[in-house]
Amino acid sequence: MALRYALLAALHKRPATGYELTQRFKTRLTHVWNASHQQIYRELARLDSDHLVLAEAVPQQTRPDKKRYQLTIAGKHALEDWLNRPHPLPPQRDPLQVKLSAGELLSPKALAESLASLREECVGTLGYYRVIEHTYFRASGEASLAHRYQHLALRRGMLDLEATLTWLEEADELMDQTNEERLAVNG
Amino acid sequence: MALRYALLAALHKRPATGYELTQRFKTRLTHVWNASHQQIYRELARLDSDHLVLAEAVPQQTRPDKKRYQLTIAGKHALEDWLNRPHPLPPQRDPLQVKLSAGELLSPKALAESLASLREECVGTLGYYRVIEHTYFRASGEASLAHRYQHLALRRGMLDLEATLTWLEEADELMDQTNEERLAVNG
DNA sequence: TCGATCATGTAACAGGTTACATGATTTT
DNA sequence: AAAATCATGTAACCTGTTACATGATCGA
Repeated sequence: MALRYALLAALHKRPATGYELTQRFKTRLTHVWNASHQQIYRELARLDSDHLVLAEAVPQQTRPDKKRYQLTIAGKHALEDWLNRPHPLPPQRDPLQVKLSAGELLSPKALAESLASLREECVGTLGYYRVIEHTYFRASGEASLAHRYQHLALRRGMLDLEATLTWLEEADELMDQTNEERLAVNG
Repeated sequence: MALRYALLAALHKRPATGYELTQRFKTRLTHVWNASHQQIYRELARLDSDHLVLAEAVPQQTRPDKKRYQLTIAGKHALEDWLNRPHPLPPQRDPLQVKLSAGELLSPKALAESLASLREECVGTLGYYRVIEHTYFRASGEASLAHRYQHLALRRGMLDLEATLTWLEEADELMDQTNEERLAVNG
């Protein structure tokens, strides 16, 4: 369900095509929601048939027509209703946690690789978020409610990644310690 | 796919029935993976038909028979293969982030309620995790690799919750500030 | 006696992933 | 000439959620 409302919220800000929405969800909105273009086109078609958005063909000279979607009044109401309903924290589901539950079957080497690639991913994404924070939030003088909320959402993404990096420190410590003990036993 | 391997890992530790697995996933394994009993029974049936687990009927005097599942050799191999494959960080998907993206449509009051219930959930779960950490990890003298991995997985759950609580502090600060500004403007 | 726990499922549906498909234009 | 980008989809499949279903036993 949340994808539906993520789309409505994005279209409320400004009308857009499926393609544009896909781009935004891949970049500036990764920390808000993730969806593939297939999912987005499918959901837009449903929103259209439910009359929560209106599609308008935008002719282009050199390229095929685009479909620009905008919110209808009913769409805005549906979004507002949803915003006022409570939603629980989504359950945790990370394959790495599953791997850790496999005990001796998980070799320290395989684990070390997983940890290294996780760190890389976190550092990369965090760097990206820091750039966004600097350019869009810290440097701009804007102070609207919407702008503050957006910043807050980004901060959440950042704090999550930082927590993962902190955890990786703990994990590395544990791995080092385990390695030392093995060396001490083996020679 | 990960549910499949979460089940294999649990069964590798010790054979169990679907009911027992459901209980464990609801309590001590919430930070590892989440699944409903329907999903677990369905996946166990598939694992059985794929010969990765073996079902054995356990007769009981007063109650209907249980089905105790255990890993087969093929099941252990399948798990080991999976453990050695890389897996990316799962994408972030929290409805609260979507709500924050709705701007002025999200009333400070509705947001405050969401934040309060999130805090409650985090504090509760974190308290539960702390008890587990104290009784199973800090107090016990065990130092096997499996035990260390389990602790690490729990630590991840804890650090995530703590990060969310830190974020909630930031969010409250922002809300207070916004409220003050509104009061200053209105009188 | 009533609700909780034990114990197992089926069915329908919604949400997410992967693969396939098309075709023009712009950049390297 | 090849690769990336613009722009839109269909189809199959897997995973996760919700609703429904059954029936015994145990404790308050």
